Amino acid sequence: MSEVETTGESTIPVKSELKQSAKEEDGDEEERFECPECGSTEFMENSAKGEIYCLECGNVVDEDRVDQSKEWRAFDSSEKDKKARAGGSVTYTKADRGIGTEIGNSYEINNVSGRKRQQYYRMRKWSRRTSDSQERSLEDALKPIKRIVSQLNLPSSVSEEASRLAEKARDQDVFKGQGTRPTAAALVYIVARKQNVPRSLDEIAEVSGIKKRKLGDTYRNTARKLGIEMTPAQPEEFLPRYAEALGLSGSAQADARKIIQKARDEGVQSGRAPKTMVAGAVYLAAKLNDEEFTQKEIAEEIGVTEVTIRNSYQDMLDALNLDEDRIE
DNA sequence: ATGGTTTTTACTGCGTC
DNA sequence: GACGCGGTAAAAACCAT
Repeated sequence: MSEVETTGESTIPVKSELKQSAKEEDGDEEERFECPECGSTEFMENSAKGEIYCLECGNVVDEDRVDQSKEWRAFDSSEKDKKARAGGSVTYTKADRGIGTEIGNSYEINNVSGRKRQQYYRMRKWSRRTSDSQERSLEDALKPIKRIVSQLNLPSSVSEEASRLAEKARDQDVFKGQGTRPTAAALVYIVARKQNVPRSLDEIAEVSGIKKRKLGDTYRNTARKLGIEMTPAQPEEFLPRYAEALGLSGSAQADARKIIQKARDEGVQSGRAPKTMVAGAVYLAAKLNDEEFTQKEIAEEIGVTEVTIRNSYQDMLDALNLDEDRIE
């Protein structure tokens, strides 16, 4: 796409200048905040809610960040260079990235006649055949992506990235053989995880209407074909969302996080569903903070059974070398 | 398909409010 | 007596192979 100027501003960075300024930003110790509560500099972003949490104490440091600046996220500085640009923003959530030209709308056609009119029809047909057929099939993937993202309250960055990947997937014939809709759902799953706002297979299966099994197969395939490496989902990533929904205090949430980390160090994680660890850790952390939650409440919110909580809770106690009697 | 592991289901008894 | 909690066994689901 071209570097066209569409803003009214007088200082538009041109390409070369832009690279430089991106570099400067990097050297600039960008965003080195400290948590006002505990001074920690480690944060976790919950972009679904537009909040930034302190990793130490769970304090919400910043909120309402959704859509504040750019529609893309830079995961590293090289990506920043690639994505930074002048000109109008493109969006991947439209098949033609929102920059296409339509040939011949009905107004134009109805206001010309004869030879000219015939010509318009031919042009329109040609345009449809060449670009639109591919774009229409892409659109079949983009619509479900948007729907799922919105139903699961995911940030629009997920929609953007999933849409971008959908285009790549189309070019590599990933849709063929596994179906467009399942692949679309799989892309959302993949991107949500990549952006640290994971949703479980169950959740995506539910809103997409794709069977969990199929979704699982599809996402693994899709990730492999697109060369995306999936690191296992970490329990911590699910924590803020559930803690919030339950009304767990910030300090209990921070404890839960520490419990999870400690448990991982002790090797409790392997083979377990991330949810399971969250459930056990939240239950224990709530107890430690004298916040009474029943197993049932936590179980229902997180989507595990009470038995699972009990087992996981035991695992957490073991990992921490805590005696049950010493609690409360 | 299979087999090993985790999670759920179903059922139990115990204590408390 | 309903509720919360804890345990157990067997069934079901999950996942790598």
